[in-house]
Amino acid sequence: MKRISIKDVAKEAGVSASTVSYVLNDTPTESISEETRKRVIAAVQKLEYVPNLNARSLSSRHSNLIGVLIPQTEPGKEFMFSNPFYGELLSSIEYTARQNGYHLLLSGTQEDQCYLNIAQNRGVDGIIIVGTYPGENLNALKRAGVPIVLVDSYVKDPDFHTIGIEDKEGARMATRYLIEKGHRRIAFISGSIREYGVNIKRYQGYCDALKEAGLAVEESAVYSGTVDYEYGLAAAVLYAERGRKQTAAFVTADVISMGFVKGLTQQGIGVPDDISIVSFDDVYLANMAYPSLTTVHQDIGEKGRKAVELVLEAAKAKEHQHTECILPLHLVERDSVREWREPT
Amino acid sequence: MKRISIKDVAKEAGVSASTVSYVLNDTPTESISEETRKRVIAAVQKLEYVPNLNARSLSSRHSNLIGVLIPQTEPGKEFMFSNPFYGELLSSIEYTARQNGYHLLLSGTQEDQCYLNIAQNRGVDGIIIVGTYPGENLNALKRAGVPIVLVDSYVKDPDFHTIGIEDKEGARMATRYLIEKGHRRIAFISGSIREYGVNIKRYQGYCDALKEAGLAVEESAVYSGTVDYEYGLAAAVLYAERGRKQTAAFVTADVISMGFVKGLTQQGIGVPDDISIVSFDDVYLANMAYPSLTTVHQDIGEKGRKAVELVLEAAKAKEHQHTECILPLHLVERDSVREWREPT
DNA sequence: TTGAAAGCGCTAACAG
DNA sequence: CTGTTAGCGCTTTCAA
Repeated sequence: MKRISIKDVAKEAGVSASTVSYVLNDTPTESISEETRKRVIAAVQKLEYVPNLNARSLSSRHSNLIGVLIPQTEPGKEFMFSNPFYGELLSSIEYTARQNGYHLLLSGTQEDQCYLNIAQNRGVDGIIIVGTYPGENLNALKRAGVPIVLVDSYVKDPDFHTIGIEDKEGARMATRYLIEKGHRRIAFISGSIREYGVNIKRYQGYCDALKEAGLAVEESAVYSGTVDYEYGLAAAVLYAERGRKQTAAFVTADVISMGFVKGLTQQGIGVPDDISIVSFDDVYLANMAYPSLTTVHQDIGEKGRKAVELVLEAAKAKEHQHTECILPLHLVERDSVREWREPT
Repeated sequence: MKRISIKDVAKEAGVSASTVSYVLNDTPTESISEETRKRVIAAVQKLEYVPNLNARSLSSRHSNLIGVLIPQTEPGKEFMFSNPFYGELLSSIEYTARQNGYHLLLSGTQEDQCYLNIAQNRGVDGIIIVGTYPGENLNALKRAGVPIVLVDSYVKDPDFHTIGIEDKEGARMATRYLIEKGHRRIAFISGSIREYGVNIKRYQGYCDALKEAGLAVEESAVYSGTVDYEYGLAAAVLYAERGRKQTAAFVTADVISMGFVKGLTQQGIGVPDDISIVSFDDVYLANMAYPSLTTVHQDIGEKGRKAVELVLEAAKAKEHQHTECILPLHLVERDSVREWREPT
């Protein structure tokens, strides 16, 4: 079964290959008579010709492909979507890309792994990287010479565009909400707290809110692990072991909250009766949970959409123009928090 | 910033481009002296050369790319991952592909949309399609001339490889379990029941189990909508409106179950006190739920892995050799079912 | 053991 | 308005 090429179409239509190319691409610099245009279209349909985008990108220097790199959250963990947040984000990215005539080249990445493959190699027109940290590999990417958008990363580098949320402010909001509800001892539960990552910002917001209220940050109230359900489970055990000191917790991801609530329940600790929880993300899980989670809502769909738009704009632009985009956050009240009055 | 090509490497190493190609690909038909090989490697490293896979695929006829098509479950719904099942499946596919040196070209698809783009266009080495139905577009894909693996589809066509699960048997198992627990009136709740889809098989399994137990299939016990949380919610309302006739339900997807339980709870109907539920899939949600879901477990990771393996094997094979793969299922008992004794 | 040359399918000047 | 020509970056006979 021979692949039919532009030449076959040209022959069929009795024109040259370039003419076919012109009508197919509506090349603005060339004008084609209605007559030949029709003949070409007819030939295309007759032969069911579909252009080879690979070849096209080779000569035209653009591929209508966007590379998406999603971090492998935990080494050795094969599932990139242990956090549903990624799934929702990817959905939005894919949808937006498709609407704009772009396809997605998807790759998970171990942190120590060379990103280059996906970039330089496939001639992508741009790259979206989710939650990454500075490093050799990241720098190597610059050489790909295509726009790069960092989602949820605090890597500061004018060569990269970024899109994120008000992590610190969101955390502050969440913590303050708990304080307003009368809580004085509030746990902080998150994935690893690392420079350039979102969790350190959220930790800062948490600290700020406590300080503003004249409360002390206690080391033993901070739980830091991995962003997954299992860690939530583990945190619940830890919480009990440490003597249930806090009456509330700010948890920095819904998926952790799910595990945390489950773990608490298994130990007979009630939410929100014994401990109140404010979560973060507002993935669909948050609403499905029992009790449903009071959580800091972020617009994941918008984040994905914006990421694609940034890539496309940057790809179009002549000059590199560094762009930063910060999306707002708001608190959604559900059932995981109750007023607290210190027992007298 | 000029992209460096194989020629630059050749010049640097003082050899020809073809020689560079030989050492890079370990071309078996050519033998290269240790001496030159070293020089080439050195040049590659010095220039940080990364081959352009696009160009390679153009001349070599293979791309190390696998196309993945995920159906847009509902028209107008932009999120391909409204069902976490897809996320888990994609995770596994991506991981397996990456381990084998393949990248993924990802695309959602409206049903009426032409699949061809992703296929012929980009020169993928194979295609994985999730949950599709027969149609023109599907047939058009054959012309791409690459192996195609259908996941969770009952399209029978020797040109396609398939991988699925024992849908009918799983449903039978689930329903029988409820019957064994004493239930006599059992609802069936699923997405659309359509020929060539999984739900019709599950419906058949449900019917079989009822018949075997001498129970009648009642039209009013069948709820069919869309595979998402919202429909679960809606089904709960419907269930109440129809007079709460059943004491148990077999729900064909965990994500629907989540909504169903939530909807029931909102109406003061308790699970499993008032109604027992057996679900399907065993995505991570199932265990997070409250109550945790008794559900038919399928090995989603294995499904994804197998899908990739099928593609790769078929791509390697000379002759087209139709393969079907059916994965086993088993029931996981959790907290959403209770014994039922007819009130006397 | 290596290199020259043709070509994968397409686009983009440049002529005509 | 259309065709010729020269690549894009790589692989792959075929000769040397």
